[in-house]
Order: sequence, then structure tokens, then C-alpha cells
Amino acid sequence: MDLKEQLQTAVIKAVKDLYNTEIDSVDFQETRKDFEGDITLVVFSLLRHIKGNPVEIGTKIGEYIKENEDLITDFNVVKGFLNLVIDKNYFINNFQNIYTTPDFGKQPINEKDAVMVEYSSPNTNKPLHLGHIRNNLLGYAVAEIIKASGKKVYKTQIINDRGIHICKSMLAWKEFGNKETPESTNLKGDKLVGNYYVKFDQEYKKEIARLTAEGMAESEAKKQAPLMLKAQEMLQKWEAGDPETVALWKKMNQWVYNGFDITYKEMGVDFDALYYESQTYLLGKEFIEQGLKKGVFFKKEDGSVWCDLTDEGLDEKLVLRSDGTAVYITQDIGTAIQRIKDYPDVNSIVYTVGNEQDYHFKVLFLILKKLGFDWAKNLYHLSYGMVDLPEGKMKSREGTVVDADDLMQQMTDTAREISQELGKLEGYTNEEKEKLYKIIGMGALKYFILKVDPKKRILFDPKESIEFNGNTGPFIQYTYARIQSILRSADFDLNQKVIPTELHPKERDLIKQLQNFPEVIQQAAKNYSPALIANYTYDLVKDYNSFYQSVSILNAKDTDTKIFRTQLSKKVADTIKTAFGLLGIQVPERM
RNA sequence: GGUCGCGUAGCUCAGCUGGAUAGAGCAUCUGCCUUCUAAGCAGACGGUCAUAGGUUCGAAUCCUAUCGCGAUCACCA
Repeated sequence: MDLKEQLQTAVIKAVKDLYNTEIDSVDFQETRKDFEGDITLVVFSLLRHIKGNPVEIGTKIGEYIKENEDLITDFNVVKGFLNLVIDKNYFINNFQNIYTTPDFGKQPINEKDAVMVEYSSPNTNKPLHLGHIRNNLLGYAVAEIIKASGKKVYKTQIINDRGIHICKSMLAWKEFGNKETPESTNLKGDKLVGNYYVKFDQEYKKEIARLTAEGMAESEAKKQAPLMLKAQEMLQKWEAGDPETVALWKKMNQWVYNGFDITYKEMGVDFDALYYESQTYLLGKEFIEQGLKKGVFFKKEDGSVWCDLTDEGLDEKLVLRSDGTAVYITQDIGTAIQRIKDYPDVNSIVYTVGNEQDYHFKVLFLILKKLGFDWAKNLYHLSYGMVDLPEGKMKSREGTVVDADDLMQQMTDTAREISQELGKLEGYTNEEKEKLYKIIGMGALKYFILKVDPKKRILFDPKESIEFNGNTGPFIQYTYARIQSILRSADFDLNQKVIPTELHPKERDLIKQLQNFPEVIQQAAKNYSPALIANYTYDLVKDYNSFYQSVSILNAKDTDTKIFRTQLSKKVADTIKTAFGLLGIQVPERM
């Protein structure tokens, strides 16, 4: 039986025997660290049923329970709080279970209960930047956390590979590119294409300047600039399936995909199912037709189709243009339905998209509900705040974008500098060292981003960059590495069952912290919050370091204690590894 | 203007479904490497939890209003 249940029945019985009063449940909470005890009964909540002084009541219940419940060895009452001390054998036995459970904290996967997690979903006309990094890290971590909570997960993305913005870079390459290729320029494909997107904008601005100088109004010049007209023409050709345009589109998109693949690999994220906008943008129209028949939508005189959401406190939303073409949300309706069709075991979709699209997803989910899909109630928009720079928003045209590849490289470089200064890696080959710098640099970056609540915006100062001391990824990795060092020197069998004669308070804290891990995973999955995992891991490491500093592990007095403490260390390391795995962060054997 | 989100130490952030004296890290200061890795540990300093009301035995947490910051309200995606 679970500890809280057991204590609950004990308290209920105590109240019945002492006060002749029936209560059905009581609340426990963990005892705060600055008080003695392990678990606390808040007596105040009993005052509804029992009249009297909280301290007296607490004391009486405490005495009764100490007498009648073997688990409780002592108690104290502070104000209205009854702090109970749990028998050390409970913790020792519990730790034995934890220790022998592989992948402790994770639940086995239920194949029938699947979730699709969408993240990344970039445009294919420019390289990934810091904002995408947050998106990717969040999406990946949430997917891993949901998996650990016992569900099957498909990671997916929808690649925005068509539209006027794609035509812009294609056109600029055609006009100004001199047949450059990633090979000829030695540039990553996404960088090369991105350069042409910028080039388009520059040339377009020149044209506007020329036209306005000739006396044209600026708004008119924006529409009439030859480059813009050509880009629009190109889009039409693309939609008509013009072979030459389609070939160029395929070629340049492939360059971008090759570039993205490198970035994704560096970042350590992956996908199980890819969707391309070019294949989905026509989807959804048939469901608009169905919705019209059902009366979910209505048609205006000009032929445009709308959904009336005013009774939900929202506006009317366009779902089909007057010319019959699809808009953004039409496609999203179609894609969602398609995904459920493709993966019948999926009954929930998580969309990792920035909070500027909160309204869009609110509307999307409502419409899908109105269309009568029962899975629509399980859709979730994992909305996250922007990553801003001290100067404000990142703007590609002003060159203030923090490029994803550059940033990752920079992190590795910083890790290298710090490591070399500390110089603890003798005996490592250069190759091993480089691998390690990458692990540390990426750990710093990922932890930095994932430890903050997704809803909050992140202020990223490239100059101050990312810390390697304190509440950081490397700090946690370092603790892991130190434990590995202990395990390397341990010359005894770690699989034996030992019962130490004493339980140090720090050991008690550690075991308590370890016990919480499964619950933390469930919470994190429920709240779609990698930050919970990150902060839990930090707390665990703080507890461990404190333990490490106050007791001897390998030099402990007796063998049993030595073994027990080593086992405890090992399990802490394993838990760090598991937790960081959920965040997509690797862990080093040495550092 | 309507809607949504955020506002906690000088800075960056924790604080679960209301509970004890609001916690970390950075920065500043003080101790600790002949003993398992000092990317560490122990401690000091630092707060009218934006403001004002309300609910409650009890509020950073829940409700209302106000202020500040951000996002959004396209036949764009």
C-alpha cells in the first residue's frame, strides 16, 4: 500500500477513536526541510470537523499514531502542523525497490494510446534561428516526456515548402545567382537559399525606391515593382505545375532539407512523420463542404465561407475565400483530419507553435469540435513565448537574427575554452574531447532554454551568453561525471542487498527526492512542461552535492554503508541520465 | 478598443491542485582543495510577491478592478 494511503487510514482511525468523528480524507504534504519530520498533516483542515486547539489536536493525533502505526517513530507539532517522522527502514526498503527498477520513473508504453507531437515546422526559405531552437527543444522534450509517461508518441512536422516567400528566394537565385550551388560556394544549402531570400528583399527595396523617385506612391510601388510581379507569376506557374518552375523548386528545397538535416542532427531532434504543405494545402476543402451541409459554416453573397464563433466570444472566421481557394486554417483543418486518418491510434495532437498563434489554434480547435470530431477535445496548443534579444525582436532584415548553427558552434567553443582552462581531461584523445565539448555546450544551451516555463518569453543576451556555473546544464552534467568517477573506483559488487545501520539525514533527503521522480514525470506530461523536469533534476543534484560534501562514500566506516552510499550515488546518476534524456541532453562519463 | 498571456531579490528564474519564516543561480562579501573531480560546498547580504479590494482559520497562489509589458484581432502563413 502506498504510504499516504496508509497514513491516511491511520489518521482517520485516530480521529474516530479520539474524537468519535468520521472524516473521509485528510491532506498530507512533504515536511519542509527546516523542520524535523518527513510528512506533515495540516491540522487546520481538520478544524472543520473537530473543534478545539490545533496544537492540542495535533499532539493527540501524533501520540496516537506513534503508538499505533509502526511506520511512525516520532512526531512534533509546530503551530497547526503535525510533522511525522517515518521509520528509516521504510526509506531503506523503498530505495531497494527504486534501485532495482530499471528506467525508474518511466512508465511502460501503452500502444493503444498515442499522441502526435508537431514541432519545428519551418519555412524552407531561410535557415533556422534561435526561435526555432526553442521550438525544437520544447517539442522534442515534450514528446519524450509524454512517451515516458506511458503513451506512444509520433513526432511530426509540417514543412512550409510553398507560397510566395519560397518563390522570392527562387526568383532571386534565378536572376542573380549565377548558378551557384551549395557545392560551388561551400555553403550549407539553407544558408545559400536564405541569402537569396535576403537578396530578393534588397533588390525589391531598390526597385521601390526607384519607382517612388519617379513619382509613384509607395503603396503602389510595392505592388508594381517588377520583382514582386515576377514572384507572383512564378507562384502561379508553380501552382499550374510548370515543369521548369517545379524542377527549380525541388532543387532548391532539397538544398534546404540537406542543410536542415545537419542542424537537426546537431540539435539531436528527429521526426517520425513528415507532412509537406505542398501536399496538404488543398486538403480541408471537402470538410468545408460537409460543414456547410451540417450548418457549421455559412456562405456570404460573394461566395466566401465563414464560421460564426460569436457565441463563443470570438469573431466570424473565414474558412474559404470567395474564389474558392483555401486559407491557412482550411489547410490545418484538413491536415489534422488527415493525420488521424493516417495514424488511427492517435487520439491527441500537440502543436508546438509560438504564442502569436494562440488565437489561430483556439479557432482551429473550436471548428474541429463543431465539425463533430471527438478527438478534437484532445488537441493542445503548446504555446511558447518569443525569444527576444536585448534590443528587442530578432529581425532577419536587420541582421539581428541569432543563427541556430552559429549559436550551437559558439556553445561548443565556450565549453572547450572552459574545459581547457580547468584541464581535467588528460588521457583523452582530441576526438573524445571534441565530442565532450559538444555534449557540454549543447547541454548548457538546452538546459538554459528548457528550464524556463514555456509560456514565458526568454530574454537572450548573446554577449553575456550562457552560464556554466550554478543552475545550468553543465553543473548537472558535472555531478553525473563525478558519480561515474566514484563508480569506476568502486571495487565491490553493487548488486548486493545491504541494510545500513544508520540513515544520514542527507541520505534520507535524497531518497525522498528520488521517490518523487515518477510523479514529476506525470506532472510534466500533464502540463507539457519540460521545465518541471529540469528543475527537479537541479533539486536532486543540489541534494546530492550536499550529501557528497557531508559524508564519505567510498571511505565510509563500514562496508554496508559504503555500498549503500555508492548505490545511492549510482541511482542519482541514473536518474539524472533519464531526466536529461527526456530533455534531449546527453551526459558525460568524465568532464 | 476587444481577447489572451506575463508582472516574485539589482539581474535570470523556481514556487504543484491555497498552508509554516517566499526559494535557487548570477552579481557583491566571508570561510573550505595533503582525504571519493572546487564547473563544487557552507554562510552573509538582498523581497510591502505590480497596485487596491474581496473570499478564507490561512493568499505569491483563487475572484474583481486598476496599472505596466507583450501578443493577437487579414479573402497572409
